[in-house]
Amino acid sequence: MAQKYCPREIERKWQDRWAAEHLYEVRDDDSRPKFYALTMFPYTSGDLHIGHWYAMAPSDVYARFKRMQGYNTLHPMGFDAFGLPAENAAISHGIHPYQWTMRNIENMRRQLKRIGAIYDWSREGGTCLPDYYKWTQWFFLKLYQAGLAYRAKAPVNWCSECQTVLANEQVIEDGLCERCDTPVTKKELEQWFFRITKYAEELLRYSRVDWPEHIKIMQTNWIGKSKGAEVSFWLEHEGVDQKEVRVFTTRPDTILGVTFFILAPEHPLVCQLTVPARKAEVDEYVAWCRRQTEYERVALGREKTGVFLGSYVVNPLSGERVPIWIADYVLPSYGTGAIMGVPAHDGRDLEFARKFNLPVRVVIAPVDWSGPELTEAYAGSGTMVNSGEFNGLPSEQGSEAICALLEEKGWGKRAVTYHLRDWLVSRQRYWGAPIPIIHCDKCGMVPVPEEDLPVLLPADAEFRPTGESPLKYCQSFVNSACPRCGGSARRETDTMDTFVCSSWYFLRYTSPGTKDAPFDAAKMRSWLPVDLYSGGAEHAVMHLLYARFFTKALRDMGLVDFDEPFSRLVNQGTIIYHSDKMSKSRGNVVAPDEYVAELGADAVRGYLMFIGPWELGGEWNDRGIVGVSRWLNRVWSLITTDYAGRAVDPEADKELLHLLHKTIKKVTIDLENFRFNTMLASLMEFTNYLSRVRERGVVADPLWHETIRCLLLLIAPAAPHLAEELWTTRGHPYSIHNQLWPEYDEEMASEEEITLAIQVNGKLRDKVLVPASISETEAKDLALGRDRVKAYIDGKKLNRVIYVPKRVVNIVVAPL
RNA sequence: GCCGAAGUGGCGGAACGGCAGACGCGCUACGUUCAGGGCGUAGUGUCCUUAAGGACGUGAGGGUUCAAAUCCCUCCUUCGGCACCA
Repeated sequence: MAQKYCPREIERKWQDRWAAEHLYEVRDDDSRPKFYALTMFPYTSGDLHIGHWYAMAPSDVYARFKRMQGYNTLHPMGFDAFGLPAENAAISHGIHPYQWTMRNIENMRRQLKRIGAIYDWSREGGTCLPDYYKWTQWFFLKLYQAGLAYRAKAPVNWCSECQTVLANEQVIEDGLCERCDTPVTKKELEQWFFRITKYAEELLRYSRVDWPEHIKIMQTNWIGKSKGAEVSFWLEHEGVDQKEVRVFTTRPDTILGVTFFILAPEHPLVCQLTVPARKAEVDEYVAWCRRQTEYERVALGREKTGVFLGSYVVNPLSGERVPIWIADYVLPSYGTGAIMGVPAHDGRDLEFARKFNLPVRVVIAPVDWSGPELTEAYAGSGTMVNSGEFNGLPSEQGSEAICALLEEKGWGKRAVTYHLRDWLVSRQRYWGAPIPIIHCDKCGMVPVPEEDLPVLLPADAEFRPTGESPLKYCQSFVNSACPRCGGSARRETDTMDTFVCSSWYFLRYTSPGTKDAPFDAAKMRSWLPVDLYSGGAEHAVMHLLYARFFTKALRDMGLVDFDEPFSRLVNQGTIIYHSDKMSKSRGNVVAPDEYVAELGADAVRGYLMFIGPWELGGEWNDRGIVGVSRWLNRVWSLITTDYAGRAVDPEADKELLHLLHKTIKKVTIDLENFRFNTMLASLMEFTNYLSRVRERGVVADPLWHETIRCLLLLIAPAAPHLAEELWTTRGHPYSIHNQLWPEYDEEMASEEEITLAIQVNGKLRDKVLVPASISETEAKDLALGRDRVKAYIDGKKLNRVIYVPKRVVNIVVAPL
């Protein structure tokens, strides 16, 4: 009897040898077709948890599968290393963010190596290293030069006690500051933006990508394209220079139903349009709004609030004066920050009108409408009424007619609006890539010259618990010379959103050592775009949209030659623990280390594949992990026990060959479709079958050995250590991971006999084993002749007989 | 609230218009030169039945179809995202 399966020993042995012999290092000058399989890099939170393994183990299995299929496969790994938690650690534990992050990287790299993946560590990258963020800054300058980076005022979370900007995460329940429980308000600050909205239209197109439908839908809804019109309402307000205020509407056909007008509380005209008598109330309301989060504000079920400014606008179409209100459900960031109130045809407007006793005027009549007031807002199409010259027109035509009139008179125009807002990239923090801009009193904003990059983060910054950016008080950093006039100047102290760093990391892996450019152009061209990108569903919108935007911007600068960064995308589901996404910041992580120590990395990899469909994720539990471990043990003993064909039977050979090809086919197709759970189930079934064959010794020795060889190749991506060990002990040349994937013969994989189900009126009444080649007539006759069936159809009227090839005969009968 | 996804045995799940419960966990029984949480064999949705067999059964309710876990509508629950966590 051979020795026992001891994963600890063999996993360490092979990981060491693979590393020592650079088995997984990828060459750029390989003649085989390339495959770029990328898994989203982890944030350097400190420890790798089960959620990370869930993302990484199955994607490694897929990359290994592609490698065995003969592709030169690049499967790199790195670290998303800038961000808020490092700074929090600096404040609470007195450790510098750099130290904290590098220590975490070291630990995570060690843990990652235990997965047994084919990561090419010679290409590892980290976004917080000057060699990397130099190029993040370089891209910022490129975007700035291209007019895609600009500065503008924007509201931020502000704690008046700490005198600091807060991340959304630092605002705790009820809108309080996590540090001092002071109510958080909004404050307007100069911020940096990337003009992602310039690409809104192109970002809606997915013809060049193979992405899951639901991800495309989420992005499409996030971009939120609406067609309609911009309309000017006239202002006749003493002391106000502006003579009009614009709204965006998707329903120009309802302009004659306007009975009030609402500005966002943050709208620049609010102050000027408020009459003195109402100023106090308006100010109080605006202050209250600044404490609301955006999605509190737009929540549909919420009771409507608002304040009348005391002034009016004139509807250009009717000449009618309507009152101007402010209300929190009108957002400054969408459209023009102003809406026309049409209570008859918008649910929110109707609620508002009812709350404040404003008139409701029906202008679009639903079918069968006879004139009474509507009980709820009618947002559909219909016939125009109460609309003067437009009466009687279907609303779609009316919309066109009104747009034409608006354009003719110069009162408005057809317009398209997007929900997508420009990307706010500046952060008032230390631990990010500094924005490479210098502020000079004489020259204004001056970009840092390329040759002066990187703008290094100062090592001597102080981390005080005020929450204010340490860069602001770091004189050695702030004080600088203007690159243009040489005079004294101040450095920009904002750093970049970490999503900027992660918008181009996939380019750097192709040529990580490149000194004079973010990447080597030829190597980038040979590897990109990424063939398969996998990662958490939580990145469905933001990260993926930002990376797409970045790619398109780079393309327009001539830096890359493709339109989409990720040709194919797969989102694995989220691992939940205690009813919450497993993550360090939520404090509900489960470490894989103990499982790995006890059962081995192969068992943990296998279990994560086996627990269910990869794209679903689910609540973590370890019941059942022993099932995979036992299977690996069964494989071990199946293969390490000598085989002897004592009772060789040609029929058994035939059956084995059929099941072998059927299994190769199933495993291949399941892998191609990321169905790791059913792939493993079919390998288990085949293993169980082989155990019975071995007991009986019914197949010839050469066939047995060939079958075992194929089985090991099929197992190799899932359990790379076990497969390597058994492969070499059976005398095959090192390494199994350089072998080609087994092929299957379609004919051998197909069934010769099938079980036909026989139903009467849709209920299963009998089953019969028949040759797969059975004809429709034969099948129907056979079914009608079965004794079991006769009992249900005798004395009844035969209505029809339905035959589904190779599956079912359904006999439909009715009482006579 | 809005956008997206998911609800199937005691548990993870399979089937994705055609035999509901593959594979595995757990449990039960038996066996084992079995120290063990080891290995092997058999059984295991619920109810009725000695059995053969039958009835019911995929979150709830309705619909389409010869046939629905699967398609459509309404609702409920859970999870992810909602623009400064990453």
